[in-house]
Amino acid sequence: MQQTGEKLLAKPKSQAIQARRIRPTIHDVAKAAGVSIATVSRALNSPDSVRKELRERVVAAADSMDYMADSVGKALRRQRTQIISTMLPRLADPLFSAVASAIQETLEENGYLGFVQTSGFDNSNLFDRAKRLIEHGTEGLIIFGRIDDQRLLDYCRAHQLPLLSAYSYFEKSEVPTIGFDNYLATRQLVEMLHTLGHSRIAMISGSDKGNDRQQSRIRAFRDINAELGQEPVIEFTHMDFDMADGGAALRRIMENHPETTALICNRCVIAFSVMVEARRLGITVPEHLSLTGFDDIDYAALFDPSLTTVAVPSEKIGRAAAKAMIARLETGAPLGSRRFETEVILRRSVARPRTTA
Amino acid sequence: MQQTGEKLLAKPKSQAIQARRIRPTIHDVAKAAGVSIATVSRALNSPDSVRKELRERVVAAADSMDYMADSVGKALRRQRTQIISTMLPRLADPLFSAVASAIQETLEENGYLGFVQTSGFDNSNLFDRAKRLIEHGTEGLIIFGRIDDQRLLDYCRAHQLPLLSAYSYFEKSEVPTIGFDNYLATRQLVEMLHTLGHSRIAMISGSDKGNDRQQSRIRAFRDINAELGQEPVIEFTHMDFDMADGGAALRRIMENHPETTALICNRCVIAFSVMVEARRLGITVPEHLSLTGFDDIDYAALFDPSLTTVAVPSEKIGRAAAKAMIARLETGAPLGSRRFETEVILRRSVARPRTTA
DNA sequence: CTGAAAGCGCTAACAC
DNA sequence: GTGTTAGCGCTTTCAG
Repeated sequence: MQQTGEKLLAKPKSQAIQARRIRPTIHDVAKAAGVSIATVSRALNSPDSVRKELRERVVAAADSMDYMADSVGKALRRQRTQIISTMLPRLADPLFSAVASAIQETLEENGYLGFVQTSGFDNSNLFDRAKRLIEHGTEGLIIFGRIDDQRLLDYCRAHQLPLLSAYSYFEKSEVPTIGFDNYLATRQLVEMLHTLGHSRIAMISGSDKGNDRQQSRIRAFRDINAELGQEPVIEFTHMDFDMADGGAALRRIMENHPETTALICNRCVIAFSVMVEARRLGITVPEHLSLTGFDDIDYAALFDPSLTTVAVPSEKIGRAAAKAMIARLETGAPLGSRRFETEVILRRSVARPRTTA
Repeated sequence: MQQTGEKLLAKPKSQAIQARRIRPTIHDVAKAAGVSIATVSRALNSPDSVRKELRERVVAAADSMDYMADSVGKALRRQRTQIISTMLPRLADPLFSAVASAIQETLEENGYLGFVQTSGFDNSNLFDRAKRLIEHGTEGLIIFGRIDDQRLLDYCRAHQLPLLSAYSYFEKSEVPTIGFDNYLATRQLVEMLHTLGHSRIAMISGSDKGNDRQQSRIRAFRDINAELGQEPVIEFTHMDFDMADGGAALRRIMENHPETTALICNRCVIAFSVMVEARRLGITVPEHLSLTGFDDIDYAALFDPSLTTVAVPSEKIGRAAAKAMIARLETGAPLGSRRFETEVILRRSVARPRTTA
C-alpha cells in the first residue's frame, strides 16, 4: 500500500496476521491500476471527472478483482447509510408481508436498503427494538400503525430521525401518518350490513392493546351501537398468536347472542377460523350468519364462501410510505400525512339476514 | 473535542457548518463525562475494566443524551457487521415470509441483523441483487433454494463469503444445504395416492425455470410415471405472478385427461385457485377429484375441504439456517448440510378415487 | 486531471 | 485503570 514511510512502521505487524484480505479494498484497486485511491473513487463514482484511459484502467482492475465499494466505509465518510427500516407486528402474515414487500421494493428501486423488524401487535413498546435499527444506521423509520411509545417519539424528535406511521391514518398526529381511516372504514362496513337489513351485528376483535386498528374499529362499532341505543356485542380473540381462536369467540357469541345475524371480524384470519368453526357447528354462511373480514388479503376471495371484506390498498400505502421517506431524506422536504380510500368488497359471505329466528 | 493542538487547526472549518450534531458520538459522551473516548468505549463494552465511579459517570452521560454507539463506525473498526442477509423469491407469501420470519427472529436473538431481499422464483440470476447486500456489509448469505448462479458461487468462494442454501436439501452440493428432499417428498405423496387407489394422477407445477423445488417435484413425478410405463400429465401455471392461473391449468387437464382422479399441485396457492375453479365447474373435491398442495401453509387446514399437503418444517429450517450461519461466523466452524423430514398430512381434499368414469 | 491527506465513529494496542 | 493514538474503507477538499 502506498503509505508514507512513517506509517509503514506500524503496518506489517497487525496486517500480517490475517491470511489474505477477504475482500478487495479501494487500495487494492488503486495499486492494480497504478493510480491513487482518489482516482479510483472518482472513476467509479463520477466517471466524467477522470481521463478516459485512466478510467478504463481502473474499471478493468476493479472488475478483475470483483471490487465492490464497501458501504460501511462509504457510510462513515458520507454520513449517509441509505437505510430505511420498517417495524411491523409480524412478518409471517399476508397483510404485513404485503406491506413490507411494497416498502422493500420501493426502497430497492431507489437505491436504498431496509431492515425489517417485527414488534408484535402492541405498539406501546417499540423503542428497544427500534434501537437496534437506529444503531445500525437507520436514517428513517417506518412504523406499522400508530406509534404509542413516547420514548421513541421523544428520541426521534430530539435526534431528528424521520419517523413515519404507515397503514393507519390519523387526522391529528404528532407523527405524519400514511394510511386509511379505520374508524370510517368500519362505519362503512356496518352501514352496508344495515342497508342489507342486519340489525343484530356482533364483532370479533383481536387484542386492542397498543393496536390502533382494533381500537378504531371497536370505537366505530361502539359509536354506531350507541347511536342506535344498542348494547354492542364484542368478543376478543388472541388470534394474533393462535390461528384457531376465532372459533371459541364464535361459540361464545352464538351462545350468548343467538339473535346475531351478522358477524364482523376485525382481521381476515379471524374470519377464516370462524368459518371453519361455523362449518363444524352447522351454521351456514351466509344463510344463517353473514360474515365479514378486514384488509382483503388475497385469500379472502378464494375461500368458500368468498369473504366480504374492506379492501385496503396495502401495497399503495407501503409504496407511498417508502417514497415519502426517501423524498424526505433526499430533499429534506418535511413528511406529510396522506389518507387512502378503502372500499367494501361485497362477496358471498354476506347476504340479507335470515327471516326466521 | 480533545485533540492535539495540530489537529485543531483543521477542525472548526468543516464542523461549524452543520448546525448541531444530529446524533451524539462517543466524543460527546467522553466530553460530558470528562473522560477519554477509550474509557467510554470500555465502560459501555466491557464495564468490568473500568472503575465503578467512572463507569457510572459515563453511563449517566450516555443515557442523558440517548447515546447509541454507531454500528457503522464500530463495524468499520471491528471489521464485523453482524449482518446476515437472506434472499427469497417473494416476501408477500405465507411460505417465504414464514421462513424469513424464523430467520429474522433467530438473528435478532443472537444480536445479528439481516437484510431480506426478494429475487423472484428464478435462482439463476441472483448475483446483482446479492451484490447490494454484500456491499452493505453482509457477512453471510442465506439463499432460499438451490443456487443456480455460477457468478455468485464463484464470488463467494473467491472472497470467502459464507453461503448457505436453505429449504431444499441436496445430497451433493457445492454449497451446504439445509432443508428437505423435494424429490423424496413428492414420491411419498404420490405413493400415498397410489395406496388409496389412484392410478390417474396429474400434476400442476409452477414455472420450473431456475426453481429447484419444482424441478425436483416434476422429476419425481416423471420417474414414477416412467416406472409405471405411464405418460406423465403435467401442466404449468404462472401462479407465481397471478393468483387465478391455476384454474386454467385445471381446465386443460379436465379437457385433455378427463380420466384424472387426483391432482398434485406443487404449491398450496395453486391448489387453492384450483379449488375455486373446480367449484365453479361443478367438480367436487374430493368426490370427483382428489387434490393435494405442498408446503402446508396455515391456510391449507382452513379451506373447505381442508387441503392434503406435504408438511415442511419451514420455521425449523429457517432457524437452523440462521443458527448455522451464526455459528460459522462466530466459531469459524464450517457450514454443514442438514436434512429435515417431511410428512404427508392427509386431509379432506383427498379420498379414494371415484369408481365410475 | 490527478494525488496527498484528513477525518467520519469506533475499538484496541500501547504507554503510563 | 485510564489516556493517546492508529487506522478500518471511503470521499472530498486542497494543491499542484
